[in-house]
Amino acid sequence: MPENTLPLEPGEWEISPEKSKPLYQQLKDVLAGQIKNGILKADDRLPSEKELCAMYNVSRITVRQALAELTREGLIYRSHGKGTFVARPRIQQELVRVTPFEETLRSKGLEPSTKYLGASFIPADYHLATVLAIPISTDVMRMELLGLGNNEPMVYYLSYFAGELGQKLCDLARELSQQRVAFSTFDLYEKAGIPAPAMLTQSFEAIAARREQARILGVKQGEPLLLVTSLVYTAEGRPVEYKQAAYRGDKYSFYITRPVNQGKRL
Amino acid sequence: MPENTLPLEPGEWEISPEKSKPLYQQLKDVLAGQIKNGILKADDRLPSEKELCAMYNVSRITVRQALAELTREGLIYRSHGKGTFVARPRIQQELVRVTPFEETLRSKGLEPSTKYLGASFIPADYHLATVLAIPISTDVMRMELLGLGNNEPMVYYLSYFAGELGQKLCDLARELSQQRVAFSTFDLYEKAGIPAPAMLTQSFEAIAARREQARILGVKQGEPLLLVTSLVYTAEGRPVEYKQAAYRGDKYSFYITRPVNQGKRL
DNA sequence: ATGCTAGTCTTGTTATGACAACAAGGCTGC
DNA sequence: GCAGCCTTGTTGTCATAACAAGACTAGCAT
Repeated sequence: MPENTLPLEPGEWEISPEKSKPLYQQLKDVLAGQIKNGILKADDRLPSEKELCAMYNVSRITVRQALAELTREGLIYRSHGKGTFVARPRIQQELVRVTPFEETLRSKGLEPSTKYLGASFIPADYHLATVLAIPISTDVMRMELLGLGNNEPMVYYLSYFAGELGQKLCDLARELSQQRVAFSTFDLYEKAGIPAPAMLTQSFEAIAARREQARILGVKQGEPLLLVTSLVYTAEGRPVEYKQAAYRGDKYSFYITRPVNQGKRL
Repeated sequence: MPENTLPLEPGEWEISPEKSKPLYQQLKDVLAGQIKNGILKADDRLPSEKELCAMYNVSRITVRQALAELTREGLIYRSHGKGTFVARPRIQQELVRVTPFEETLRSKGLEPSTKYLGASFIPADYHLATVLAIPISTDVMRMELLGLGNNEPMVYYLSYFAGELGQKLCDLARELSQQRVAFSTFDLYEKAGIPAPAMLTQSFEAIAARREQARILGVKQGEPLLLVTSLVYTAEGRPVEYKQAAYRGDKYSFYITRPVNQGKRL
């Protein structure tokens, strides 16, 4: 009777231990692919864990690990005693996703690019030293970037890097800028071979453009700007970058997808 | 030689199967407690999985499930071949956390409250119908709220609810407002016994206050406002609420903690 | 001294098996 | 007819076991 369980024939998507990738990863990719391709549609019921075990000839632990990750990523939802179902397609992407600068612009048909404005070493003042967890007066790299869409200024970045990585990132930024490609500071980490940042805190404020900001962004003084202040951490929880980004209010909006944090007050 | 492994004597935190709560939950709570209380400090090494198994007399699966969740929540980080370590304390909280309205105000020493401005049923226009995934002209509940700090307007909420839950939430809001307590629409869900929302998408923009908004918030026209547009989903991915919140730029900033999404472009 | 290797620690992956808890439909006894 | 039980199917929890793979060290060979 429970024939809403579609068979999703294997064979094509045979998963095998020789592929070097973990089995649960392969299974996860297969299922994610079927969901993204519409073979499995919203609210469809997936095969039960036992069926998946048989179909792909893996153990239940493997199946559960794959399903757990898909659940965490919001592609499926599970219901104790009933089964596993495909979530509505709208929020498939990663569980937490912030649309990056380039993508936002491209989606609006604008050509993104990034301009290197300059960089220098400065001694950390009290505030910088506190947020970056370093001693006062330590040298930090201060870097200014300008993000453009169709060569029109969109956002002004002001970044501070702790430690010796500032120089490396700064050189890279200058280089990439000359190639007229768009990049963010996260791209720099990757290219510099630095362990990727894992966590960040951000605050969003609406401010009125001050004279200097207005000049750089090409707007009138007092125009609304979206000021995003970020603090970037490594996986170990060490702060590595403090960044302020001032977006033109009339041109840009910040977009984010995230799970609701149930009123877990501290 | 590896004596940085502190013993964290059990006995006090004996975990037992009779407690009804799952073992991995109990273990997770114990470890989280030790981290929060400073018994385990930043970058301390936790006992290995095998040691934890022996100490608490549970299987490795249980230990791994506890550690996996703690990792996901950002309290610890793991390194293949080396061990498990306590993350820096700054970002302990939930992995993704948005500081809620009341908390933000209280931290600034302001007394939060929420005022019910009104509500009515209106037929959904094209935009509303699209985002809420309902047919055009379906009735939706439109509710206006005002968030105040020390009785000064801070934020203007405009919410739209799909389906029949609008009336319930609206009645609740009117009631709570008379009790002069602060609440958010999420509190309403809980109190109304509606399955809690699981996911939301938000966009942040800086806008200039229009006349009506300026009047309600008590600011001059053209002043910068932080406009946060949210779309709230259930676990199944069904949209249930569309909300616009306009915050006074000079009084409020939005704060968020989240993992970095590695350039996983779609 | 340098470099390689073997051994031993760690976490990561996977299998097998069992029972608990929840959901839903069908059956039985009233 | 209907309440309550029982069976079946599902996901959730937990135990035991084995091997893989990264990290580190001590010791051996060059």
